[in-house]
Amino acid sequence: MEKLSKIIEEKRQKLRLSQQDLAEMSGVSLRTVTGIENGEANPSLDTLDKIAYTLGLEVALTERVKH
Amino acid sequence: MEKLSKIIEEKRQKLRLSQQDLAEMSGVSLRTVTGIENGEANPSLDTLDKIAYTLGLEVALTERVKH
DNA sequence: TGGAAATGCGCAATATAGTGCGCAATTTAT
DNA sequence: ATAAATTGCGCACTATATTGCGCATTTCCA
Repeated sequence: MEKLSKIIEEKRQKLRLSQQDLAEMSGVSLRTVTGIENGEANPSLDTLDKIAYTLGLEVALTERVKH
Repeated sequence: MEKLSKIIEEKRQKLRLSQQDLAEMSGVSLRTVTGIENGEANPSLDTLDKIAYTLGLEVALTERVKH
């Protein structure tokens, strides 16, 4: 599984949004967005949901392949 | 997307684990596990990860289908 | 059906996520 | 080359997740 932070950053860039944009659109602070994208954060499901939703994604539980 | 809390509860039951078992195996408190399964919680990604992993699941960001 | 296991939840304490501010560093655009 | 935009991060404060404890309720079998 690819790191969530990287997925978020890539999707945001693909949509040509700045961290600022993403923060405002999803209703979380810029500080939190940068923290998450830099992997230096342990976001709540609620926060992750808001960001994911804004990016056209959603948080899901999927079957783990191995290990 | 089905509610994460329900997915967790169903998977736990399928594996014939008690909330107590799941709590111990994943390293989070029983109080937290019950809170999550009852949907009265907003777990951190870390906590969700621990539980998901124990159940053979993983937290993922997937494309949202609609809305 | 009775006793044990499992679940649900209130509460207070502790740990940690979320935030705004400020500024430096980096990237992008003109 | 320079200005403007974007990103990164330290800090202190506030909000909230996590926890243990205790007990009530429900579920499950023997």
